[in-house]
Amino acid sequence: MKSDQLDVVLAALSDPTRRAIVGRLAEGEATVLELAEPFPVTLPAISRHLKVLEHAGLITRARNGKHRPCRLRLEPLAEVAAWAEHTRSAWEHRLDRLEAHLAADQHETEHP
Amino acid sequence: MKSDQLDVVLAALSDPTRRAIVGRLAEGEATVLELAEPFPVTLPAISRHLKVLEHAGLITRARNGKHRPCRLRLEPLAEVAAWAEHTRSAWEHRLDRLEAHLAADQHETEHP
DNA sequence: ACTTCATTTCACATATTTGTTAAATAACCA
DNA sequence: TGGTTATTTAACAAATATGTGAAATGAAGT
Repeated sequence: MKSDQLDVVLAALSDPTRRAIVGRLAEGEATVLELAEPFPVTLPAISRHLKVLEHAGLITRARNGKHRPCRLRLEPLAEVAAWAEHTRSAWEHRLDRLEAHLAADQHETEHP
Repeated sequence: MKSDQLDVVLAALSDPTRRAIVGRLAEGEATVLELAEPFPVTLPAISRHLKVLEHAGLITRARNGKHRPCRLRLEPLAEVAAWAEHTRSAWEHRLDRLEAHLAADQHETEHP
């Protein structure tokens, strides 16, 4: 039930409704009805969004009587942050080295 | 040409081919043919992937004769990292506070 | 001008996503 | 048992995404 592949996580987070749900869950657990309340969509739609988030490993769900409270998981968010930051800084360092090299001997720029 | 909305950026990064292209571009500029080489898809497919990345603000493209070298942009990656890390740490702090509260007076757990 | 190389656009097929309404579960309450 | 509340599943429609092969564009080389 926790695939946790970056593909699936990023796809899950690319939907604004789901990202808002994740934002809401960062403030604490919530039930399906509570999560659905701010959005102009029907409950089945929310239910499917939650299933997508669960499949991505971004949430877990408990059962507490009729309620099924959702809880955020940290790991996939950490992986997203790590991947983006790693890629970003790799390129940043490349740019720094390039700049240093250009400073050493003069060149013309190609990207305006 | 640079929408830079988190939606669009995350959707762009959710495709494994595109994420691999971004990874490749973190090592330096490359042309369309160079980017296409590792993948078992046709050039039109790569061309469309690049258009998606450009539309997300993740790359820029120069024209250098027949070549159209692609270059990575830092900003959207930084935004992704910042959003994920912000959300993650918000929930982490919530959990810490909850734990502290539970340590203060005893309770039973609800999530196994 | 003709050819070649790099890249894009077109037209199309298929698969996936997102939403809807109506019906089905599941647990609680009277 | 029957009724209400919370949530999910089923069946379907519309929009979007991804890939292909064939043709078009654009710049360079001869």
